[in-house]
Parts: sequence; structure tokens; C-alpha cells
Amino acid sequence: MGRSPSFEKGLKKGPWTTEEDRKLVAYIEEHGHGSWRALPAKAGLQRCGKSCRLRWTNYLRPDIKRGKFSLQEEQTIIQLHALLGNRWSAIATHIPKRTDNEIKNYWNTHLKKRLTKMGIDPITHKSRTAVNTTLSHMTQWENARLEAEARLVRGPRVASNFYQQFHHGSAPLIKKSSVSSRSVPQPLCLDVLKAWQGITLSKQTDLSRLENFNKQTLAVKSSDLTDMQAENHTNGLNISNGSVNTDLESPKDEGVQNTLELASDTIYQDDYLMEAFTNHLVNDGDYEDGNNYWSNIFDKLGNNSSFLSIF
DNA sequence: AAGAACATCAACCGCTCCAAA
DNA sequence: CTTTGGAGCGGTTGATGTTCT
Repeated sequence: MGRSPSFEKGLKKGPWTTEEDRKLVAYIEEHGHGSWRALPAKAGLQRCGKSCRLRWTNYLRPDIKRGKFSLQEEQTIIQLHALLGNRWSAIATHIPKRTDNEIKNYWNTHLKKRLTKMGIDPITHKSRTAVNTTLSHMTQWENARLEAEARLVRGPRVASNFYQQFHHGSAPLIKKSSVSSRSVPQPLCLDVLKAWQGITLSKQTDLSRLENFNKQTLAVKSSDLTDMQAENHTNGLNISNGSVNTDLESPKDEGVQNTLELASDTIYQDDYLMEAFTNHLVNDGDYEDGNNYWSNIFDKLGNNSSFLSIF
């Protein structure tokens, strides 16, 4: 096999000229990109299809925001990277108008260095001087995350069955990307975490510190709020001022609160949220049984319309 | 002022995934 | 079931710009 490199076909490489950009944009605006391989000839470009696709998706597409990353975007990238690792395309789906390439570059040139300077390992997102207890918490979370993602890889039916079992609904559980058929379904565990962050964060007295991140990641649509408020106190949840609160009271909730109080770093507070999330929803016995894992989640959160909309 | 060192980021490469034949 | 080719992903490169000595 092996495809011929573009230079063997006499195709141009390197930086794009404004004339090439103009041709590419004009063609796509009129015809759509269609088959990328066929596009260059039709558009009158001496480029390979791959180069055209890259130029379009990373630079010319109209729905791209360029320029400096905001603090909020930075925090989101760091938190998503802690959760997803170097899965840039997955991270990009959660940061509007930014491309995976741009996020990857920004991580490699700015954020990674900054974290290193702060004494934080950019791979594990742990302080290099972290004590073993933190390590074990994060190991616990990582195991939980990998387990959940492994289930997703095995197939969406796993979660779907739970949903059917508890709610007899027909809403799809896996978000399918509208952009690409190839895209991996977005990890449910991430979305669940987001929802859970919204809940646990609302219990903090110092909510303002993370308010922006909370609003962004939970992404409660204003249109959902009415529905949510109508379901006040369903499953221990209630809605007010755009955030989700919980009435759940248990020794574990106290543990969550105590854990949160230990967190001193704004960005890395999510480490503790992960731990809180893991501890609260997943005890050792339950977690070995995937059914209990998901049924716990749906039991605690599933009747909330906004939460369901996440799926 | 000059050139060395460093930073940035667009673009490329090689690989995998997946649908269609 | 196997093969093929299009598309997308993540890692890396290299041209260009900026800062430092």
C-alpha cells in the first residue's frame, strides 16, 4: 500500500498564498467540500486534498475564533486535559470555535510550560511534591474514568439498557457528533462529571471562584431552567439562579465538602471534584458492577430534565 | 547592530479508523 | 471476510518572528 507523497505528484507544499486561500474558500462556499481528494482539481489548486482539508478546518473555516485564549478557555483546556489527556479533538469539541490544532499548539507552547513552572506535572496534573494520598485519589479517579470509557468502547447499549430500565424513555444516550461520522461518541463520564461538578460546586460558599467554569461546563440552557424548576426537588435536586443544587444529605456529602475545603488551587480544584464524584457515586462494591454504577447516576440525577439533556 | 537562542504556530507526516466495495 | 481508500487524529517539523546577549 502506501500513498504517494504529494511531492511525487508535483503538488505544492508549504505555506498557503492568499490566492490559494481565495480559491479554496470560493469553491467550498459554492459547492461544499465534498470529497477532499477530488476538491483540489475542481478548485484549481495544486495541493493534495489533505492539505486543503487542513487549511480549511484549521484556518479558513468561518466559525473559527482566532487570537489569544481567554482565562476561562485556558482553565477549561487544563481541566479537560487532566480528564482526557492528549485527545485534542475531544477537548476541542468542548471549546467553541477553537480547533484541535490550535488547542494542541497552545498547550505545547504555553500551558505545559506554565504548569511545569508551577511545579505541576503536565502529564499527570499532579504537584510534583504531592503526597501519596492525593496520588491514590487520582489513581482511583483515573481507574473510574478508564472503566467508564472502556464501557463506552464496548458499546453504547450498556448505558442505554440502564436508561431504559429506569426511565422507559427513548432518548439517545450517546451524543453523536454532527460534524463527523468518524468521531468517537463523547465520553459520558465527562458529561456526568460536568453535571456533578455543577452540583457539588453549588454547595461551596466560595462559589464565585469557579462560577464561570461551572456555568460554562454545565451549560444549563436558559430554556431548560423553567422545566428544571418545575421539577423542583425531584430526586433531591432543585434549581435556582442557573445552578443545580442538591438536597442530598449524607455522611458522604460532608466528605465531599471537607474534600473541597482542602483544595487551595483554583485550577486544580477539579482534582478534588473528581475524587468527590468518584467517592460519592462509586463505592468499590458498586463499581465492579457497571449496572450499579450507571443506575446510581440515573437514580440520583436522572430525573432532572437538564441532566438528561446532557445525554 | 548582529547573530544566537528561543517562541510560536501553520502545515506536514504517518498512522488508525471505518465505511463501502 | 478481506481489501481499499477517504477522512481524521496526534506528533512533529520548520519557517518566521521575537527576545536576549
